[in-house]
Amino acid sequence: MGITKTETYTDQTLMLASLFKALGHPARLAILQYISKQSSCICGDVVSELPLSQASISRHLQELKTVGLIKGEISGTSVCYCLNNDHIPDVIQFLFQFQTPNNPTCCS
Amino acid sequence: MGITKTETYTDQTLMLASLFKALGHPARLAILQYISKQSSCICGDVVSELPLSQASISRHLQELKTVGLIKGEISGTSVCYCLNNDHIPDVIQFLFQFQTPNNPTCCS
DNA sequence: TTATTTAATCGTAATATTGCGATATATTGT
DNA sequence: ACAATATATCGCAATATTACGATTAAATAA
Repeated sequence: MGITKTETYTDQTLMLASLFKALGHPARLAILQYISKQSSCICGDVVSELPLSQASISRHLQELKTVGLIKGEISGTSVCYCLNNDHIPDVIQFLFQFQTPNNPTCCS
Repeated sequence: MGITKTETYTDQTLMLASLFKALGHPARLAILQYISKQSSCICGDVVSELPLSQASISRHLQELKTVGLIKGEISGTSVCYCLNNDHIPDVIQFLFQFQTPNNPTCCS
């Protein structure tokens, strides 16, 4: 990513940016949608759903877990991953500020 | 970014992922917030707001413009950039599907 | 114990992102 | 025409991301 001066942004901005970044890959969006459809899932399920290797899926799942978009716990030989929507309201709330009507006098 | 198999995802997924990706950097979030506060702005304003070079700000502005989060047009010696909220509702709508209550029987 | 199954991690190659200085381009002012 | 101003783009270096095969780790089954 090059050098990002993280110290110059607020914690909220950094938090939101990391959430958006995690959402900024089609595979992770597809994974999230699949998990939310199932209400629970294991890693292998996702591997058979997407044309990615097990290693790649696992990495994407870890990334989603790191930013708190999913939760996961070991369950026998497999792992149960499921949605964590604790942060979703914050993201939606943040986007509301951009939902004001377009200014007609600007960049028409 | 490495190799992303874009052909395996729906257009909607790719579109949303690119929007999220553009939102996934603190500088671009800060720029968007600044622009939305002003209702209009010029590039120079942002340069003095953020600790980034003019070249870097310009690149971030271009990225936001490419995905359609801002609009811009030449206006004299400067450039007027302003918010384009055409895609914001789509993003919010997409996030709604993840806002279901956490499943208490899963990954407690 | 030993084999099987499942997911995480390592190592590596290819590609993308970020940031900056320098330069180019384009408009305004003199 | 020429200087001043403002933004975009180029070229480069540093770093991050993505993906995969191979391996490791951990639990279950035989």
